[in-house]
Amino acid sequence: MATKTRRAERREEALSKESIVHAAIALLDVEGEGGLTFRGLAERLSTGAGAIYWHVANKDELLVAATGVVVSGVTVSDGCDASPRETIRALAIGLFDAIDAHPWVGTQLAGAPWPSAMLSIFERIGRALQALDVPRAAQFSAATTLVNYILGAGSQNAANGAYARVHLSATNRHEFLSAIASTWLGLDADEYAFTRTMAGPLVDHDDRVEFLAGIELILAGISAKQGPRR
Amino acid sequence: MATKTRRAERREEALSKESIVHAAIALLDVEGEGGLTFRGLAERLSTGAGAIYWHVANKDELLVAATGVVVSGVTVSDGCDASPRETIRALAIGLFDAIDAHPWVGTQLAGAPWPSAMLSIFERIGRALQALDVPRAAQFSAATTLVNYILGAGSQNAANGAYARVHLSATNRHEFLSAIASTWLGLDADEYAFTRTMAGPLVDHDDRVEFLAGIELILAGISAKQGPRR
DNA sequence: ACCTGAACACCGTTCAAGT
DNA sequence: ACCTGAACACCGTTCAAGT
Repeated sequence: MATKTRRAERREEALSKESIVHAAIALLDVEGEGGLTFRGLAERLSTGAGAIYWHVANKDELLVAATGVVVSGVTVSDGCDASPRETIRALAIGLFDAIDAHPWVGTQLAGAPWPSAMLSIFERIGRALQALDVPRAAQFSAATTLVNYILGAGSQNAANGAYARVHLSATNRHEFLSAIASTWLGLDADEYAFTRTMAGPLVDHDDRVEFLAGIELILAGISAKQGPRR
Repeated sequence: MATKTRRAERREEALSKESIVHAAIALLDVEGEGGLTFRGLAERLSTGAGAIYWHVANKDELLVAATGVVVSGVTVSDGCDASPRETIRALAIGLFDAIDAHPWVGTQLAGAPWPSAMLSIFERIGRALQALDVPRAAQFSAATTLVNYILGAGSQNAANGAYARVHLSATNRHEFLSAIASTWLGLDADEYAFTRTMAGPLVDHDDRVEFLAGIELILAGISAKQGPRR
């Protein structure tokens, strides 16, 4: 049994940017967006708050680096024989799941310029589009539309999940969606005729399926713009 | 000439949630995301920081209310004889411009459940989809995809703009994009073959045009899924 | 009912002093 | 070179006390 003294014991491994970033990720995952503090991080690393600043310029750099690590994790899975469409779907759902598992990544990716790891995903999507014979002039639009949708839908989904976990005593997802659906059904029948019909689909929908349906819509649009045949 | 004493002078109009929210919007617009503080708000309103809490529960409620006001402003413009596609385009670009003008709205909309004002936009988009004869079963996907894309692309654009304004001595947009394009061109030629070809389009692109191209892609996908004729 | 402003428990960041 | 921890200038929020 490892004995722990009240005073911070010596670290075994030296402090490094890498170890700090990993501790930051753990803290963000456990405590949520606002859980990352230099004092909390220092305690976790058994050091003083100021020590972190020797390895990291400031909190923003820490957040960018942490986001980069998570996004890099998405990039690895790669089937060589996958079709271009399958590649895009895999990248999209990979990013979606990563953001769902680390909601703070969604906030970071949606609200700031891309960390360099996003470029790798952009590159893979672009190559898949080239393989689909998307004309040069349409590639930029197609690639940025896909990435913007992925990031937007991903953060939205993660934010809803985080909100449900924090603000709701209602434990499960179904209760959360039902609560929203109820408010929709309580809206004015004329003014919100459409929204009210969506209460049913809202309760029944599957987040990942719906997300992928959006990807499919964009892919269909990309093909449709290329003329009737191919 | 209005004489101003050093001490806070009496307010003419009573404090109210509405006046507080408007002051908050002004503060956010001028100072940016982090510029909203209760102390700053109190000074602007010539009152004590604690007074605000009589009208508003906390900072989050303030942010939600402020976002709601901006989003509500988008809802108003409405041409009765516009086609469904034109309606969707108008709503999309309206939201895009609102987020561009108030970048903190993008952060708020991307990172939290919708404020009630978003429902009004969702409703209008849904009605336009119904007018396009999108089948019932496809309406939920189509509407959420559009909204997620609008919010994602809007926040991304606004974040880039805010970043350029804050972090760059480079004053104009072109210098900002050129700087990014340079880093893209400096990437490994094999590993980032696609990204490098996008450096040109990146520098030349128009944000609003590109955003609308994405909307068009999604609309084309929605039509394509409905079978060949119509 | 509404406002005041000091007080509390935090933050990020800096920096003299240590090793 | 790297770490420590007190100190500084802030935060959001609360609350006794005023009007």
